[in-house]
Amino acid sequence: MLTNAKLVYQPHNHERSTNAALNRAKDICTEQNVRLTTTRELVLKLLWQSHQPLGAYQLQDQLAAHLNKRVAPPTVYRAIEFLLKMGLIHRIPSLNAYIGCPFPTSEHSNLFMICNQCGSVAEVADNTINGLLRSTCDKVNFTLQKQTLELFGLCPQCTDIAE
Amino acid sequence: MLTNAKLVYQPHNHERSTNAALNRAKDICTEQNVRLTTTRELVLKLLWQSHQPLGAYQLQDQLAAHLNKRVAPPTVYRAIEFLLKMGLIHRIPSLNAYIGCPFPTSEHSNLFMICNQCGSVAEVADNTINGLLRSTCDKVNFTLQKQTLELFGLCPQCTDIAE
DNA sequence: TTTATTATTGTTATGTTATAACGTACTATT
DNA sequence: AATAGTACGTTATAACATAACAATAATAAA
Repeated sequence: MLTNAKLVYQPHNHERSTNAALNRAKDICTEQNVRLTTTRELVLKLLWQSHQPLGAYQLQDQLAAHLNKRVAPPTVYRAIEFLLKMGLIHRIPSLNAYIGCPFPTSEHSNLFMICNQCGSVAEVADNTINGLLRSTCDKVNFTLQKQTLELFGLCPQCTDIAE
Repeated sequence: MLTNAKLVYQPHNHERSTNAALNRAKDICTEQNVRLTTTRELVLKLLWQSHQPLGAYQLQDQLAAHLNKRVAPPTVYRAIEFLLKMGLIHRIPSLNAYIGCPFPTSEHSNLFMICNQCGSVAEVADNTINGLLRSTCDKVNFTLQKQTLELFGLCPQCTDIAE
């Protein structure tokens, strides 16, 4: 099981992991012959630095603060759109929020564990679950193209506190 | 595997199944000692009659048409909130839309197969998937409370046409 | 290097989804 | 009928998202 649970749930060198991820992002964009512009890179950084998903208008505020100028919604949504297409971030529909993808190169499972208490979100890539979903779809002749799986509950830390 | 795929994907007596479901809804509300008022019942009917999920403002229009009077958003959202709480309908986050629950009394899997082509949505209750999700959560000490699983792709009919 | 082309961003306005707040009306019980 | 609790009406607005068009920057072609 591939997961960023460790990253999310345990102390770690945040800046270093963000930088590493950023370099990978740059590589991916170079490879695909697309541009990781200042705005796009900044949005990506903001999302990776936050362990909680951020809404578009939170990003707008933070972006404006960093750039020292007014930023309009389309600017944010364009960056979001780009990053989503590149698989560098995810949208979490039930939160209307966005989160950095910890393993952008691997296949996306889009399985999220969302803590109702502290708001943290961990992404989990589990081949067993994905396989089962695929075979379930096959059984009823449904052609699976994309998926979003959202699990709500208490993260390990909040679980421990609650007990 | 419990599913309403047959209901959604194959011809059936729509009015009869809606009525049956409505009776069950009435029983559930009586049991819980809550009121299935005219507005609530109408919203529920509208959602069950539609094989596609409906947005709040679509419901607003249809509601206004049926009641022959202006209906404001809070009216719709209150009915939705009630029906969600009673487990009679589901919200599909990525569509900002609502759909009648075909098996309100059983445990909710909240697994939806959403057709990108025709917009139909089928709900599937699969214990294997649910079990696997639960054990995955246990593994990382995540306390699962709720879930929404959305699978996007082509329904059987649209799959056949595409081939 | 200049020009043409394309990609990106700025700006204004507006569309869509959802809720807050407060007052009124209905329902059931006493 | 008085009362308490629940549901509804109404207005306003918050929160999320996109359309349309102008301006600019980056890249490729001449």
